[in-house]
Amino acid sequence: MPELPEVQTVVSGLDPVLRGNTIQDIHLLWPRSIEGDAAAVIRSLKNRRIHRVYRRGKYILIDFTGLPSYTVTVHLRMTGKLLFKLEEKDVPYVRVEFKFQGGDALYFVDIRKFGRIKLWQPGETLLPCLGPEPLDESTVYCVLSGLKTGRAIKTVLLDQRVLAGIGNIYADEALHLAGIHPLTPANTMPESKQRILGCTIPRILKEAIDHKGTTLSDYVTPDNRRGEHQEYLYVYGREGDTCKGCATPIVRLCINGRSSHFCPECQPSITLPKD
DNA sequence: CCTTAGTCCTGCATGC
DNA sequence: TGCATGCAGGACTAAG
Repeated sequence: MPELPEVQTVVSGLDPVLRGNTIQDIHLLWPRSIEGDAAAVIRSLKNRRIHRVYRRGKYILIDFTGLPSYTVTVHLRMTGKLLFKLEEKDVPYVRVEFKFQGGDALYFVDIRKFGRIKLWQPGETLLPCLGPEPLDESTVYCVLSGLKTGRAIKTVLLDQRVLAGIGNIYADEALHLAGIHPLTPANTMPESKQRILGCTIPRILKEAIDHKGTTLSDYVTPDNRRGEHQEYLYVYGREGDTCKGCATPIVRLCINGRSSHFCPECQPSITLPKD
């Protein structure tokens, strides 16, 4: 599942290659991958040149030159991929083909068809519901210290309105590094823990970016390479395996419909002070 | 305010 | 071997 580090890796690979390419045509093999009026998207983008590719949360953004200055967002959801070259196994799952002048192409491949591509009109506020980027310690600390909700901290970290880009893997990893139980009510976290989590979230995301993301099943970079961060996971997907810090078996718990992995020894549940 | 269930989808693991 | 079942999961929506 592509989260911020995976999307950042994809964007870093796409930007230098896509810049300056002009769309000749778009083929829709699964039109519902496009949000809204698919025909209008093709009409609007034909003969438009790509200005730059960048990231916001888990979204890939593609700015086009000229007026009106359209922006396209791509959310990969679970199994979405953007590829320069197709491998045989990907062919049945191509949903959208972007054909460029000169013969190059970009393929949107998505086994489960959950990914979405959306065209934004010039002047439209992009992705208005996203919270701030979680790569800066003071920003994250500021958000955490301002939390009034009693929802489980794990649930809050997955809420893209609070912080944009954290998903199940890095929420579990950050909470483990911070020594925080995933069910801890957000508004009961002591200030010291807010500070520690404020550091561990940017740290784990940056480390994962350095490792080009985590490949558990589908995620690959645009040139079809796997990430490496799966070698460095502390808790995610390691249920029953031993904690790297204390050898206690990692526990898996369902929180708000999402699986959560943690070490019961390193991440003790907070017992409220009695009387 | 909050949580839960349903929706979208398919591959894969499990059970008989 | 084959068939049925169910699970996973990000974001959104509806219901309780």
